[in-house]
Amino acid sequence: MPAKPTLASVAKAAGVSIPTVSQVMRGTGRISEQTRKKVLQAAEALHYVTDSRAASMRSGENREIGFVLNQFANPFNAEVVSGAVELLEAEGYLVSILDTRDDADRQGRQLRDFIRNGRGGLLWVPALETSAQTLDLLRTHRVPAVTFLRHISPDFDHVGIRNAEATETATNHLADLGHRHIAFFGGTGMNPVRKDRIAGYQRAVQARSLAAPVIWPSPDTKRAGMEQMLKLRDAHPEVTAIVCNGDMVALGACYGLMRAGLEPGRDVSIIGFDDTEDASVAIPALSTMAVSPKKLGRRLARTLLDRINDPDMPATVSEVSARFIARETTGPVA
Amino acid sequence: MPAKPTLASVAKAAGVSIPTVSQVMRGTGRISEQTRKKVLQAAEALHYVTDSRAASMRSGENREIGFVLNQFANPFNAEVVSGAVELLEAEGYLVSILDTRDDADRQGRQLRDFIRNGRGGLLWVPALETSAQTLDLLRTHRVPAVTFLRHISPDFDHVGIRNAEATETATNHLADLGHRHIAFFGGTGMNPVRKDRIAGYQRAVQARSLAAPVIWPSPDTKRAGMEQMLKLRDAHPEVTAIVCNGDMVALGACYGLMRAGLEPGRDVSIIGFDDTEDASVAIPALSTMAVSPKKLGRRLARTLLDRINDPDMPATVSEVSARFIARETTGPVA
DNA sequence: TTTTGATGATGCAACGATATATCAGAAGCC
DNA sequence: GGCTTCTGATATATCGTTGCATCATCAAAA
Repeated sequence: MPAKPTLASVAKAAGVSIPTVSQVMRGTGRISEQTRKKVLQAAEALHYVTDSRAASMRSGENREIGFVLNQFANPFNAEVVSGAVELLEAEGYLVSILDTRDDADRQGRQLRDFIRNGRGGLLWVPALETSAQTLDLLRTHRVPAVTFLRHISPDFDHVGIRNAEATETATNHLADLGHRHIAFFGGTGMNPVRKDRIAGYQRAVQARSLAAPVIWPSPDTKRAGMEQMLKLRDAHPEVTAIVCNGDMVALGACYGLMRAGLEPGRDVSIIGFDDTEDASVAIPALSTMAVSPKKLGRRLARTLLDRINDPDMPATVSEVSARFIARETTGPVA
Repeated sequence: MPAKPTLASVAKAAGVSIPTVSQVMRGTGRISEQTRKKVLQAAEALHYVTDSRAASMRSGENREIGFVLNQFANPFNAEVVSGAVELLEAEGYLVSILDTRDDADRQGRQLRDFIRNGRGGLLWVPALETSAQTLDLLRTHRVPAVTFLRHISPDFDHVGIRNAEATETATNHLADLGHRHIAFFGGTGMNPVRKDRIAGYQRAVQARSLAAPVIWPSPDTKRAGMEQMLKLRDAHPEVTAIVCNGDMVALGACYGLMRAGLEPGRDVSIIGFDDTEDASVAIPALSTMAVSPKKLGRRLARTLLDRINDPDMPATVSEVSARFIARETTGPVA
């Protein structure tokens, strides 16, 4: 078996020096057509690929970026990733995904390892209790980083959603349909995203003089949404409309209502958030607040590329609006 | 701003030599408690983290492994990943995920970059048209690799599912309920997995002398499943039971039936594959062939660790059986 | 007093690439 | 011929670690 191919072995096979091979592989410097061919042939024959650990160590560049997610299985995230990857791969980057499961400790370990490996850039949804130490680490090592969704530090570029505006729109829409008892459902803890969404909801409740806010927490999964909805029904039977923190929990809520013999959209109106594929396919189809995840992904990618290009420009923040999509789970109050 | 911390800067700060710091950081060699503390303090103060590019280059070891998926958003995959990650993180590995979207070219580029970066190991669901060149690359560079689900080469360890056995069980179960017109629904092309599943289905059809096999392709998503189901109904109204290639396509099939005014489990029986969370939460809840994805993930991880530990042992193959879970989408023939 | 052995720390080379400077030879110009 | 200029290739130093061999010190043994 042949040993692992290196610049040295290719150089020997082609009868030239190591720097020459290096230049040919990267297409830099002045190389005659003749030796170029010789080198490429030798490289091909030996299955040579550059060891980018060595390359990036010497050159200080690394075309490998990480996308750190709080919830891997989330279909919304998946589409954002695919939008970002599309653009970054076109620029020659390798994008790999890490899953923190919203555990700040795990995230800390992962980001430390990430830096250890000298990665070139970072897109991330910061875990809920992200420590100051983790932020420090990223700063000291000058990792080009863009936060997504959760804006936790002014030192990093950020791409997010106008959350308060979105839930305000949703709540107003329900009020327009005649609902007076509107609840906010889903999410746990007081992360910035949920806080903003609740704020927008409360703003609309106040502006329209609706019944006192009902805020009911639930993990953002279908199963949990279903279970919590049954409890919410018991505690607040007067509620006729619900603004949800995400599509998954909204779909779970629909299942809960159906299991309780109610029909979403007729007995109780529900609005989700994210417009995942599930929302449009489900029965009943879910009304929801939509942002284009592909577009968000591309914006993330561009922001990161700009940052890599010019590490010293001041941090930017960009936010996109969500728009309401009416489907089958919203209707006039009974 | 301080420069990027290195062994050298820590050594200087602590007033010791570079190798000493290295030994302290790794806990090897003989170091006095006194200097140990000095070094750790200095490292802490400077936010030092090992550059594992340099480390792995020198030592030849790399505790970073890649999990290459054909479909990132798939919840079944997500659970497998989480099972594998659990075990690998406990061993100090960093697991990052790559998404090929079943595109062999993209997979080729990703794996080349993967090798460039000198990763320590690979778990992967090979893309459908995986090229011989890609396999060669992995072999030449001696990457410890375990294939998952799709067994495409005897040179690599493999962990998979007894697919033929599973669909045979499913089909027999439907036959026991009195169904005689049973279709196989979902998947496209003739990848090894689908081939095996169809084979098991056909074996049961033949053994039980059922009506001629009906095999209907569909991409494995809810939306496509819904659309294709409507077409299948038109083409084969006699079909009363369906064995599906996956839960997503099965749930889509349910939605299609419901949109057509039929009730899954009463008018038409449906069996999914994978037992994802969606299957158990959906309404109606999906009967399905279950494998424990967490367990599969752990088995993958262990297989890879064994391989890393002993690169020269012959390749192993291990397969797990699926078991039938009855829920609401299966019932006696009308 | 010299020898031996353990302890704790260091010096040096090497991993595989890139950046920079240098160099041989051909060509161009007066 | 002597001088510069350009082309195509090479020599050397370096990135941040780790493996291995060495070395200084001091206590215990000969």
